[in-house]
Amino acid sequence: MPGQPSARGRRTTERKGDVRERAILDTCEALLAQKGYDAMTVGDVAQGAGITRGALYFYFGSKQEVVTALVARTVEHLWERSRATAQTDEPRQAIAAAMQRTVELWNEHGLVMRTAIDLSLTVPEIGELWKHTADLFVEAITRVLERAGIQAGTRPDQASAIAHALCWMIERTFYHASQESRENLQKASETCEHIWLISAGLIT
Amino acid sequence: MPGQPSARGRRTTERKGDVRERAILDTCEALLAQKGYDAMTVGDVAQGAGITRGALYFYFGSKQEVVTALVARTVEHLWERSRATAQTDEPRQAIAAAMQRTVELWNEHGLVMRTAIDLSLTVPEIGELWKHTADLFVEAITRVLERAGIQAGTRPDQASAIAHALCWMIERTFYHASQESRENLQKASETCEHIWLISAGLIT
DNA sequence: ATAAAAATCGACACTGTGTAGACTTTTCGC
DNA sequence: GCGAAAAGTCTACACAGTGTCGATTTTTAT
Repeated sequence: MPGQPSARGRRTTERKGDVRERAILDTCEALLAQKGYDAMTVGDVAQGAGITRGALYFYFGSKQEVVTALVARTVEHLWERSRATAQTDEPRQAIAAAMQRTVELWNEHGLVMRTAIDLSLTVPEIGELWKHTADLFVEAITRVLERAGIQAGTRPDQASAIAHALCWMIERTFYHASQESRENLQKASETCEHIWLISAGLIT
Repeated sequence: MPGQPSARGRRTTERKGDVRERAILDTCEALLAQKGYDAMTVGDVAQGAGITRGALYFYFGSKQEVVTALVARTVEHLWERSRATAQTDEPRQAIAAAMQRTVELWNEHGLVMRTAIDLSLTVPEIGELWKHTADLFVEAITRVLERAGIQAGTRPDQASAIAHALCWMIERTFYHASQESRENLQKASETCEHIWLISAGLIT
């Protein structure tokens, strides 16, 4: 059982197993879109990846582990992206940029993000992963609010508390909108941006 | 199979089955709290209700049907409650009252409400139930916003769109807070109220 | 070329679901 | 209070999917 997904990453020549592992994750993602988590069986994933169930269990210990790995792969991508984003000083610009980036994220990875949210409760590992991701967002929102003049602190009218609520608002709104259409996602984004701006005191 | 949960409600004498049905739902609720949906088995529920699996299937066709009935029972309660609530004219009061009621709702029924949200995706019946509940909330919020002077309409800065986002904000914030403690729930409520007030233009 | 490591397979044991038919208890009109 | 119909209950079974094991084949590196 390969412990870390990319533990073999530094190798020059790629092992056969690395290819398979990727194939498994890719198949899992496709099936998740097709039939959803519950209906998707380990046999399905194995078949899609061109191996038998028995062989799949060489790579992952369980169905949950497969999905956890998939979430980890996606979430890693999100972290990279958010690290790479330039920090703007002007709050209005920062908010617009953040929302734009979030739309792109959900357009690209909406399915896996929704799955992560759904399974956060039942798969502790995924819960951790998503919690960490949410924390990054909350921190970023908090910083912007503070820079916009909202007092720092955790009381209901202070930056940290407001940032939390805004983060959940964005998560849930995008969760639903991304299930429908890109248009809805864009519209939802504008609404969230508007509420964020108002909460920051940047518009009346 | 008893079609509607309360179809036998007008009877004077209560059938044995009515008692059992309630026992099943009560046990289900207790087990949901103890072990969660996935870990909870039909056998567990039957045992808790003092019957065998076979007998339980006389009442409900599946595990999902049991939980759906439980959600229906709870949600019916919510609807009653929201119908019974007096409508205030003054927006500030209306908002405070609504948030207070919501806190009570989540304190009393948080577990089932969280379950409903979690299963909305996988159990279409529950999805419908919850969607309808959310719609009631969105409508109520929309009315308050409009009365506070926010322009009616579905554009990002108009009442309906804002109400949607606020509804999701409240749902998600309460979902998380109700898992932790009553104190957190109360605090979360105050934060949401603050954002609602700001969005309504009632405070700066 | 070869031995160790990596990968694969098929068979098995187990758990939980839902169904079927026989059996028992309750209800209610008389 | 009697007896048939309705309501409720049970045990046994068939079936799906999960995860494990040991034997076997393929790949990799020397």
